[in-house]
Amino acid sequence: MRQEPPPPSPTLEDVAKAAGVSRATVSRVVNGIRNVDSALQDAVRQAIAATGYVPNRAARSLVTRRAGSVAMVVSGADDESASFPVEVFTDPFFGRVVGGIVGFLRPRGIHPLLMFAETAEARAQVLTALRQGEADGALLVSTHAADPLPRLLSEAGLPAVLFARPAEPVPISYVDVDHRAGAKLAADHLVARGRKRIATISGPLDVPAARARLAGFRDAMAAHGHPFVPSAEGGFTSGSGEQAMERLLAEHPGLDGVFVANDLMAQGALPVLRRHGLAVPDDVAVVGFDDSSAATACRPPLTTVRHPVEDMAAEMARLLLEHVEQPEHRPTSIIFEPALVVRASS
Amino acid sequence: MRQEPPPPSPTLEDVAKAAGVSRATVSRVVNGIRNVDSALQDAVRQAIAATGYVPNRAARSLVTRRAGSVAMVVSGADDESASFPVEVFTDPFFGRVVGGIVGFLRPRGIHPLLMFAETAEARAQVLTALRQGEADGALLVSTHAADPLPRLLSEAGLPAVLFARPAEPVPISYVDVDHRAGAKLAADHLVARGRKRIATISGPLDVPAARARLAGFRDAMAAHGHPFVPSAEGGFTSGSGEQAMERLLAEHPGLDGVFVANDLMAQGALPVLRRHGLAVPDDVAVVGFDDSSAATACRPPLTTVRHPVEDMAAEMARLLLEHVEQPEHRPTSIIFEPALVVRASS
DNA sequence: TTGAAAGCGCTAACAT
DNA sequence: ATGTTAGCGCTTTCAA
Repeated sequence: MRQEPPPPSPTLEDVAKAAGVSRATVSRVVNGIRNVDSALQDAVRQAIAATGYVPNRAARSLVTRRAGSVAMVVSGADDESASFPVEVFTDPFFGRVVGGIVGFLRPRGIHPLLMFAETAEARAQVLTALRQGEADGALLVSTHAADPLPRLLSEAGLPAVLFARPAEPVPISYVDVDHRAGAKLAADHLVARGRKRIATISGPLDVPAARARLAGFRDAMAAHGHPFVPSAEGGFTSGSGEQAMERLLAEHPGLDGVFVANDLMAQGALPVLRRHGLAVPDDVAVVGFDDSSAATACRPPLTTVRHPVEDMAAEMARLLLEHVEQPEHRPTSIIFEPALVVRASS
Repeated sequence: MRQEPPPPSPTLEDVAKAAGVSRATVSRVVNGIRNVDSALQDAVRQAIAATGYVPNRAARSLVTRRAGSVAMVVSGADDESASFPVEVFTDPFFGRVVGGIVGFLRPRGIHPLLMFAETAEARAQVLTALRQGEADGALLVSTHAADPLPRLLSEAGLPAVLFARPAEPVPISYVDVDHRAGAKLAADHLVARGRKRIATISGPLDVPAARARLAGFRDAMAAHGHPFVPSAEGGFTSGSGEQAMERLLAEHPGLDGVFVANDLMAQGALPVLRRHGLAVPDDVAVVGFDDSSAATACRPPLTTVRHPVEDMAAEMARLLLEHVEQPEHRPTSIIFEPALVVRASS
């Protein structure tokens, strides 16, 4: 049993020879361009099957100037922890994003390249990969508001779409949820539950999403006849939610409902209520935001505002392909409607 | 403000001109080939910086016949559920795999392409992508033992490395954990805890890993003077663990320790013990296998056998690159030692 | 050590 | 409707 040299895979030329036509004709058939006699089409197809031809992507990319793949970048702000990927992947949120992206890309024969950009070095690598044409553009999911990558991508003129609006204004496309509408869902729900003394824990007010949630909540409460809503600012972390809840209770011990601007802070707030002898939801109803893993990990599980993550992710992919095809396309933002998920906390 | 036409990115030619050398010399510098006069090297480097040159990957791939990327394939056996990606990503196990792979690949400038292969159509798409040279090889993580993809990859002669040995023998490389050694850890631990009437719930015995865990457990128990260990066969699912536990208790109501061949089955077994009035770990000590998300989700949290997943995943990547560079390389298997993680269940 | 030149396999503009 | 041909940008012999 001798070792055969690996047979060179057939090229367009081989197929053309087998079908008795020119390379161009084979190329036309392969790429589904009409204006090819159907008899010839059949001949070409047979020759393709006979030779086992598959087009060479590198050669194709070289002339079309398209990689035919996109980067899926998970981006943080200088998170040095080596376990960055593990943590990211454990959150169902990211799984939903991937599901939405793959659902859109797969029927089009496009695969996402997975890249992490949590340090300056990693960000540089991402930019290099894109400039080299390894991918045609980037789908960016940031874990921190201060992520510098959106600006870098924008300045490099690379096609990109973000999940969520960037903290600083950057001329770049993004999808986002209607934070105001989500906050209104929470307000309407708390009022419908008969709560009278309602307060809120907001996110950090330098983050646009946090401001929008607070404004939306206040507006909706005003419409319900509550022009003044006590609030405490948190930092979107569990610990900050804990502290904010303490402050709120110190000033408004009689409150019976809280809208917490994200689930993580709500997770921090719940034990504080318990320590103060307040039962959830009997004494105080709690509503979170995001429907993250924290929402179901809480006791009781959180009523929360859920993003249509899969739809948003699919739209990111669609938008990115649009930008890739039309480099002059202007930055676009697309806003989605959230939904309320009612669980035991209210 | 007129719309500028996008400036064409500089090529080797441009750099060569700027540096006053030939394309070949620039190429040598870019690819770190010695035998280039250091004065010229400097000139070239300056020209590269001045022009902002980055090599075109498609052109490079065309001649080197290397994509410079690898596929990371998550593969099931005809799992039609649309939420396949979400479920996969929610398990910390997969996050650890990704972490290990990226940790190895990233310093080498290689990015993984994410692909899912849970249906026949998706598998065909994966094979096509690889044949087209979109990736140089595949890192395969199967969620089911009966996955047909390993054989397809092997028959297509495509470089690939599996996580875990395939159920049917296929000439293909893989990394795996020493299941026998893991089972021995469990046996030693239960005996050390003073348990006398120890039983086991095995996995499906057509799966090699399940057989190895059972055999390893029996051997270790025999060495401890327990030549006969009651066992019940499960199917690696929570439900099957429940049923197996019922059968075990029916025949051996006095047991005080159980080794369950994976965490999922242990998760099913725990409520059964509770229903029978048996406290864990006081009446019955339970040890699982895998250290999956189920292990920490259980009440009480499971003592379990943990795979060095990150190391295994990194080794997969290393092995794959070896196969890519040496197509004649023979299929290789590399076995890792597991570790016992002690939690409240024992 | 350096340069000249030949392709890698494909698409697309142009000619027929 | 089909064929001819000129590259895409790079690596790599082969000469010098």
